[in-house]
Amino acid sequence: MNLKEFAARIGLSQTTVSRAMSGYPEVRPETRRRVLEAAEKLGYRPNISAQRLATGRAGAIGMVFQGGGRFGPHSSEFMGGLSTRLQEDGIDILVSTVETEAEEAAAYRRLAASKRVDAVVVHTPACADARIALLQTLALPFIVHGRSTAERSFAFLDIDNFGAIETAAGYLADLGHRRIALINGDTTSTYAQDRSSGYRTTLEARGLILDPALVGHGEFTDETGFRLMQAFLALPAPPTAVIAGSMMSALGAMRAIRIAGLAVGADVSLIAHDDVFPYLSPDNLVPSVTTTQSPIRAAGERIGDMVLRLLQGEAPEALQEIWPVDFRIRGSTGPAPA
Amino acid sequence: MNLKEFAARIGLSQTTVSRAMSGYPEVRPETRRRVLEAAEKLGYRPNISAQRLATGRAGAIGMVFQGGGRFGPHSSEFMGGLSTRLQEDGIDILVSTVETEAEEAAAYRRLAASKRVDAVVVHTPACADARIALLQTLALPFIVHGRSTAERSFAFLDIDNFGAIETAAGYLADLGHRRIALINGDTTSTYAQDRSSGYRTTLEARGLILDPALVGHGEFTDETGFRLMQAFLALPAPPTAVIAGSMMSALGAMRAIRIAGLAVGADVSLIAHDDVFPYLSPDNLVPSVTTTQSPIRAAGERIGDMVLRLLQGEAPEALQEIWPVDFRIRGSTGPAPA
DNA sequence: CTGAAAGCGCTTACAG
DNA sequence: CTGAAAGCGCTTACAG
Repeated sequence: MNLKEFAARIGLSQTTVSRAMSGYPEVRPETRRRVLEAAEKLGYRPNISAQRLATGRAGAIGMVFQGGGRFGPHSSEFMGGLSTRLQEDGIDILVSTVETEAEEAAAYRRLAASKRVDAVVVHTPACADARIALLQTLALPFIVHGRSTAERSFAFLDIDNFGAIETAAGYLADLGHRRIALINGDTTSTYAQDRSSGYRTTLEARGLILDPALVGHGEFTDETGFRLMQAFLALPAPPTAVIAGSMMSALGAMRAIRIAGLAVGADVSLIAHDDVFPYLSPDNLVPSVTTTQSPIRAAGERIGDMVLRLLQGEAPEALQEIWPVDFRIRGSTGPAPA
Repeated sequence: MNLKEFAARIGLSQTTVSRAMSGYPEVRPETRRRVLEAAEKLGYRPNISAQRLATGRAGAIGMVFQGGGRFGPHSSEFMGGLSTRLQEDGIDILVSTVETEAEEAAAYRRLAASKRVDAVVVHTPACADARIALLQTLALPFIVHGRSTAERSFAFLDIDNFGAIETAAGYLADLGHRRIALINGDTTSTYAQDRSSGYRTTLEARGLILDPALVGHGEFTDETGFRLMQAFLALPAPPTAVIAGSMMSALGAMRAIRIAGLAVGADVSLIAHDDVFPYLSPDNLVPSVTTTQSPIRAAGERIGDMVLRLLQGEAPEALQEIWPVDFRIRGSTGPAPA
């Protein structure tokens, strides 16, 4: 059933019905009630494509993921939060996957040109990320999950990656550890660089030597955690503590520690940064894992808020947040071995 | 730039331009080339909402996830595959999250009434799943990832869950195990019931006793795997082998085995069913884990194909597949202890 | 092979 | 507070 038919059926003009359904103020409350009830009873819903064409709004936002690799557990938690929030306002999320950076750029161009989405959410930015410049050129509104630098200001939400590692490394130093390893993410990402800075700054402040051999980079998989940790332990002077960039890396690192005949928490302390996954809790591991944590699902919800405000015309400069990170001490950390 | 403007710019009618861009046959090849080149150069793209309104097709398919709980690593791998395939044909994926079954039903009604999507993909069906009947009533085309029963036939893709457990349990029985535990998923799901059947059938065929205390159900988290395995090991006659329904459950079970002072693969054999996650490989665990495996990403791609065929008018009965499951013997299984 | 024009189902400025 | 009508940007039957 379309608007014409529905309006005729209840004896009102299309105009009035349209206004009543969209919550416009200039409709008599009683009229609105009557329209809404009839719509419910007769099962009338405005055709979304027609609405979009008429208003020029897409009613959807886009997210592009590069390869399967980047659409992992972090993405799904984030999307869960984002979707929950946007759902309330009837905004859809449109997901695309691409293989290369060039394809990602092409995807944004396509989304912008065909008016498929009103805004996009960009994630895992590099420093001076080219996507940001592109989206500004395309005039496609966007929010960055993470941080980057750009000539013009833009909206973003990030966690305090610097502070997270500063806290973790500081705590380990307080426990007497002098050789602290870091399992970091992809070098080009801002978050990995922020974590590196936090690591360096803290070690310097504590008068600890910065040994490049104690820093590794790679994907957040258990395999990478395992390999990097094995390499650390094979050093002439192995670390007595390690900071892992994710729970998956931490799982791999813990295995490497055990295989070397060492005990996590006694011989080697471990702190993981964790985005809080419902299916893998640091409390349940043995030993339980000390973490710096940040609820990525909540970040998704918050970015949903920010998108809505952006579309209502709020300035991107007003939409910038950095979230502090929680520190939870559990069983995987202890005094440095004598 | 819109069609009118673009057509005027290159001196052709809107009709011809539209046909050239959509690949209709009745356009002279040279004309088409000229149009396509000009569109590329001038950056013209048809407005997607207008196209959708004119054709009556939404150009999108929907997926609804219940709570964050069900939008986990399996979902993201699946979506990665689905999205890759649909992308090729310019079909978008629209993601919604809901909290309850009632809300999920409401979401389908909304998607159907507002013509937001051309089809939906339903996952994790129960036996005689109410969603199937609803979608048939709504006349909203759909494909089920998994299996269910319904009065009228429908399209689906499932893996051979019965066969997977039959293979795993049979292999363990061949190794001499007589007390084999099963960590299964949510009881109401068809896949969990199929796995139960495979388990029961195999044990009976081998003349092994079916001990209800050796079967546990729950979410596929490491915590559930850990708790269930601890309970199994606390039995007067604990199992010498266990089949875990997912890698996450397997991780938890392995921890419980180790904490009990037992060795995985020697004292207790373990087989996991695994959907093949790039970030957590059974080869990398210690010991490496014997699995029955099925590439959920490939299933996503295949369902993308099936959706496309469904929308082209193929009958649902012609779109039904059951995939066999691979069996990979690794280090976590061995002869039953004497 | 190409074009003029009706139609898809809404929203909204304008008039009352 | 309500309505008649133009317009959003496409597609496609019909005519040539």
